[in-house]
Amino acid sequence: MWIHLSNESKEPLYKQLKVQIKQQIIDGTLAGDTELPSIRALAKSIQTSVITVKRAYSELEQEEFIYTRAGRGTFVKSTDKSILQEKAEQQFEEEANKLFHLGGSLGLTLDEMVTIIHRLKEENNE
Amino acid sequence: MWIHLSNESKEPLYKQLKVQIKQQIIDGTLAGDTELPSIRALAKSIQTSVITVKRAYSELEQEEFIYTRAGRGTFVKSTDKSILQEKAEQQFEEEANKLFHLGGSLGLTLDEMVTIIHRLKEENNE
Amino acid sequence: MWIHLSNESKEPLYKQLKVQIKQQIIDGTLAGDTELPSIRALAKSIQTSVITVKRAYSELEQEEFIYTRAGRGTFVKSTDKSILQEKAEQQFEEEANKLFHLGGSLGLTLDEMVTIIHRLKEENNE
Amino acid sequence: MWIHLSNESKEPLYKQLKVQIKQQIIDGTLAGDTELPSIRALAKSIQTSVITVKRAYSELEQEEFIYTRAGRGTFVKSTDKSILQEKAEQQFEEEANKLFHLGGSLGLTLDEMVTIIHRLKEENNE
DNA sequence: GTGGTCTAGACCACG
DNA sequence: GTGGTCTAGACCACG
Repeated sequence: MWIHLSNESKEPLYKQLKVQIKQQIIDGTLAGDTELPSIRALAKSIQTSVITVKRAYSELEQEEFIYTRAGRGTFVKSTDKSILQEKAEQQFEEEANKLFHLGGSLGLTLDEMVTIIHRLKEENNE
Repeated sequence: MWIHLSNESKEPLYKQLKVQIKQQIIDGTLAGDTELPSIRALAKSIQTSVITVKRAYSELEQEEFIYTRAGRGTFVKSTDKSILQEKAEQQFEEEANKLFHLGGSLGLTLDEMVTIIHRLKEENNE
Repeated sequence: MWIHLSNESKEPLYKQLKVQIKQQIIDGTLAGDTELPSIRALAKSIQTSVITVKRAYSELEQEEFIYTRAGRGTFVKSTDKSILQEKAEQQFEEEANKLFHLGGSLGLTLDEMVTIIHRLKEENNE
Repeated sequence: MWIHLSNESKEPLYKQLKVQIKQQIIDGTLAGDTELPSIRALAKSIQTSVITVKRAYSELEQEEFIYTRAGRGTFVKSTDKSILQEKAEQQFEEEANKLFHLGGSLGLTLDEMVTIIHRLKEENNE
């Protein structure tokens, strides 16, 4: 499992860790029932504390991406592709809504925002 | 000047304040060279701490929306509409690009993202 | 606020704390918008660590009993009596279902279980 | 002897094992003086650790459901049906009393609790 | 002052 | 070995 944490990012370490694992589950790199590294092994390999890893794992468990069993380990929950897609879209929607709010507070109209988004899409598409 | 801070919002108070002043400058409610209330007066009137107002003002000054003259007060910088619009768009673009990155890391295609955005636009439009 | 933690209980401290606060919200002792003690003050008064209190508060926030705002404090969420009642019933149901499972694995029939429960009810009623 | 341990269950493996053996004794599948598999044989057949089986056996022995004879093996204790029934009821009662306490702390009345229990019984009955 | 996060080290139950 | 919990102390942003 590839994890890269940045100490310079404003994001807390546990959140960076959480996002990276989540993404690997969503894109299929981590398949259902795969055993994740133990919290201690992972903490050591990314040079952070046990509690930080534990927190990332706990939140992922609560969002039903993984499950942990005391004394046994931590595993990727096997989930339908369609459910993963739905979760991805939900998360995206939340952030997109924040963007609309930001645009509004900046005095942009919805049309202006969508125009900008289309332009960015084209640029990203190249 | 109308300001309303919500204690229930997750946004820090200083940011709520900053956004509200910024928006009033952008939409023309606060015209160029208008004098803003003193830090102490504003803090008192919106029942918050001096530090909170100070921070909002100093970030607005740094972003060149306002300027302060020691001993005289704080004023709205007179700026071309077009420059304000440009600033707004720049800030929006930055955040929109982050959103595209998030979507990508979630495994969504650009088309899926734009589709979701259009749907949200319609919902916000109602 | 009255809190009593037992070191002898098998229940983790953070859970004991959580349950006791939750109960006081449900029974109305802690009304909506009441400010809870700061995590540090509470940690000190019950002689536990900041992180333990934080964890209890976080889980209560996630279950929407309270809300915390960085730099401002932690507050009881104002909630309809009826919603509190509903939450109480849900929690009770979960545990009651576990009891039925236990009874089943012990070879008791549903009727036997309900009979026992009625007898206990009478005893508790006296 | 049929045993099925689930790695996905939150119950510790030793407890799952214990409950399943106990139930088979209570329902008569395992009659008095039946010899149970050796610890090692059972551990191998259900693919778990020796320690897990050992712990289940020793707790069952302590609760007087089975007995071990060094060098000879482990056997089901022959017990009156009525005594088994009584044990089952006692254990159930203990847990039911905890449930009443929980309900009380959640502000539910005894009548409300019994009403919920009846509803759950009907649902489980279907 | 407030909450948010993190570390380093500890002890426990379970396997 | 595994996860679960806890402590004591630290530094940060926010007010």
